[in-house]
Amino acid sequence: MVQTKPRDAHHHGNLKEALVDYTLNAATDGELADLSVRKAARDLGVSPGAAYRHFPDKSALLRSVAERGFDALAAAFEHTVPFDSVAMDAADARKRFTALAMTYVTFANARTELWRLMFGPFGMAPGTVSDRPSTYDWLGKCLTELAHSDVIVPPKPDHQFFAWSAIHGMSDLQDSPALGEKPIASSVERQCALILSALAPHR
Amino acid sequence: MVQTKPRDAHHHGNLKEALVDYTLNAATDGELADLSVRKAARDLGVSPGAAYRHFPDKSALLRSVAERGFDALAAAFEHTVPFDSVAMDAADARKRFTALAMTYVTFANARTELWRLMFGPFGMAPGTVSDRPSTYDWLGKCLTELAHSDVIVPPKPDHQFFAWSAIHGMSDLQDSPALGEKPIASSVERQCALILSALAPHR
DNA sequence: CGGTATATGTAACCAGTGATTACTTTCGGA
DNA sequence: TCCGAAAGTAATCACTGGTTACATATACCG
Repeated sequence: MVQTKPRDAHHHGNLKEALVDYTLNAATDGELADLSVRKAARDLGVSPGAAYRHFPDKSALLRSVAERGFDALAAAFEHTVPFDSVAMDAADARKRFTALAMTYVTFANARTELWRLMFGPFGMAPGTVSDRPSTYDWLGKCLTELAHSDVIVPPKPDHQFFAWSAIHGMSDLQDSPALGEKPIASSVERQCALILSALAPHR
Repeated sequence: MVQTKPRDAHHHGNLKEALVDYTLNAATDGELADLSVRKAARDLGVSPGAAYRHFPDKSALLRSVAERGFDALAAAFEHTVPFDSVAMDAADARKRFTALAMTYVTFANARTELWRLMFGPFGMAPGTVSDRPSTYDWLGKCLTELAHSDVIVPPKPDHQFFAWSAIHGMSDLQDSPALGEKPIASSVERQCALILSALAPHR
């Protein structure tokens, strides 16, 4: 039987995925504030209780979405600085580092609500460690390249944390009045230069 | 009947303040998640509607609390590095800068929920500009002192933003697995040294 | 004083929500 | 073919955000 097409007789197929997708879209569109499990279920043509079969909790759903957020961020990284590629020289290594930061900042700006979710009370769950390279890995890669070109000193954990903090901080504060009117994109390059100069070899 | 003492016949006196206080405490105790206007009103012995006479919105209440958060942060700054005091020498200026960062980090750690509120969707409202010095002012002061002692170059807006970003970033990421197990307090000093070395005069 | 406007609070109410429960349908394998 | 688990439904509960109509107290002003 199984007639190869389960179709959607009355059940949805894989609701779990659909719910996460729905919520992810809501977050991307800045409609996370008025998200409700019921509304999600309703819009997916399913009863409220059905959703609770897949997620014990509303926050469980949000957690799942936060994880997907990290996936999306990693995908963005991969697009700008493929993980398996290598820098050609010092200038290129700098460029790549800056591009990485720029991607980070842009992501935070374009998907603010998802961003807050990722680093909010639900994000960074110590539970699942993804197999895919994380932000930290990408950063480490860039720093290693830079060190290889002698732009910076061989990176230690402290340095890596420092670089991440600086990039994360400017992402989070990009809408602060302190930055004035000009868009942060125009500042990223200078900020990156400052970061690297902190790690530059003693001269 | 009215017996000359307004007391609390049936109305509370200054409910508005009481509500903000209540919420502030809830935030400090990490109970913000299950805060509700009704519960607040209930605990204050007042009808739900009464609260809505003072705040059009739940988010209006939260906004007020976020503002108070900045007050609290400023108070913490004032406690560690009084705004009118001056650094005695280079070493002192460094110490003060580090203390400032430490205060920031500690605040974020001890009052996480309030913290998130302050920098979340409600915080940093462009509306009211407080009269009291802001984080940015304090930072500027410290940097100016450091420049005066020739520890760093005379600070430009970019530099100030950089320093803030780095400090803010490590505050926000202090619970990240990337930092490992050790408490961030032990790292703050090194991180601050890195920040300053980025701004150090060319030698 | 006494009277009135206004700030403050109450009571009742509505729609919508998170979450649970008991019951039904569908699917896939023995 | 039958049966058990998976997936979904329907009904329900306590509670929430928010509004409205009404009551009460306060302060002001002649």
